[in-house]
Amino acid sequence: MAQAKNFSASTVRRLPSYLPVIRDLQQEGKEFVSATVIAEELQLDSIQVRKDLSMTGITGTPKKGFPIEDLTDAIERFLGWDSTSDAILVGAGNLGTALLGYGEFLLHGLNIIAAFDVNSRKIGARIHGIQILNAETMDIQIKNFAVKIALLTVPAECAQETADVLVNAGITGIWNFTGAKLKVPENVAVQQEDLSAGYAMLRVKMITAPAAE
Amino acid sequence: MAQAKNFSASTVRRLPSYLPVIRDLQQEGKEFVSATVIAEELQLDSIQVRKDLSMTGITGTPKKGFPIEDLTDAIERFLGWDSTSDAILVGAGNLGTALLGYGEFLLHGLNIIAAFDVNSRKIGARIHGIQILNAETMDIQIKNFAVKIALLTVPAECAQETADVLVNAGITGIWNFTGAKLKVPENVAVQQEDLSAGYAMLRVKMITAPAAE
DNA sequence: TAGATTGTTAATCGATTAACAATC
DNA sequence: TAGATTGTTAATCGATTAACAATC
Repeated sequence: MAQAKNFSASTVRRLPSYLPVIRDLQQEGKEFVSATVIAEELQLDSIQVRKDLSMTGITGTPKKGFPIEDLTDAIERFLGWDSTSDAILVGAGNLGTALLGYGEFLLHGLNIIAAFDVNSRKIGARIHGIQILNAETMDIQIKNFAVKIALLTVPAECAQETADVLVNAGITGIWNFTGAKLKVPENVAVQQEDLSAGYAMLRVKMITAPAAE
Repeated sequence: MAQAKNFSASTVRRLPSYLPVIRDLQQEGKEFVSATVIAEELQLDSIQVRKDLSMTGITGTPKKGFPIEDLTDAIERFLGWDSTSDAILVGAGNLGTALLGYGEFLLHGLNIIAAFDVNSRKIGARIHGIQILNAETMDIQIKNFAVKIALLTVPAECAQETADVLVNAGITGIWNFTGAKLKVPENVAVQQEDLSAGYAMLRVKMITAPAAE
């Protein structure tokens, strides 16, 4: 299998950004792409790109580069994006609603099959075509769907409580958009998506950026 | 000034997560907090927490820890969150709308004063109390407001084009929620917020996580 | 005083970058 | 062939972790 045990987080985070670049070149009719070209486009080091790509198990040909078809396949397989994965979303508030409408997910094989909320005015409705179900019966429904991935967009105060229900229902991957740090068993993967970290980076970059003349 | 030239990105990204923990303890009436306590709460190494905190210029007292009042001040000052910063948002689609409704921003001193869109049906309306203005006059309005920060939530195809307008209008910090890699002058800070990187991490963690029994 | 915790210097670890032979 | 690019090994760099004296 291509998926390495000793994966490097930085590599995994960079890999998805290569895909649109490669796809653009494919659209232009190219059959091969070199690490040099990808690196230039994304303002990265070409050695780094080559090393990242080698993680996926692909091999290139000197002078030509990597066969585009095989390369996209290899990246997607490495990331687990080659087959679709069902997911549910909990908390159909502002952010939850936005994520339900984020069509790009399907491109990555993520298929949100249902959303849950506690607000009785939302239950039964559809948001961006996805049905909102009662969060109280979440446990049973998740087991029925046999779904493994959950997007967590509830208020931070209920995050841990909700996560506990999810884990008990068989969820093994939680994409956590709340600010709360979750405590889960070690067989459950949690990916923290933290806006305040991003904002902190922006501000510090602005403070330290060279001033415009 | 506390803001170091040689800031470490990892430290900057971790610092915001300390704030809610510290605030919780403050609510409980505590006056001091130790790195050990913060580390335990966030499942981090206490040495790492101490080193991160020292970046802000705060000094603690052995045995007691850090004075909570001073510590929150120091972190917020370091991150530039002590004074409010005006910002505009471009692209009032799904994600843009969600961000307009994300009240947490105010806590970090980010104040979105207006949003821009090209959709004539949205122009003139208010979303979460924020007025939607015509994107065609964006240039002039940004200069009038003298605003420096922009949240970019337009479709990826128009990202570079929009960024060029923003930069010409005097924006020096772009929080980029599009998948596109932006090319900007070096005095402009760009913070890329990339959902596909987060999803990639989640999937790889799930693939490599120890199986449940 | 004894012990917890700070602040700092040194050691380890991992990721990025450099170097270079292999090859199409 | 000559030159661009791969794949890989070595060197550098930075971040995390360990160690420990200082101190309240």
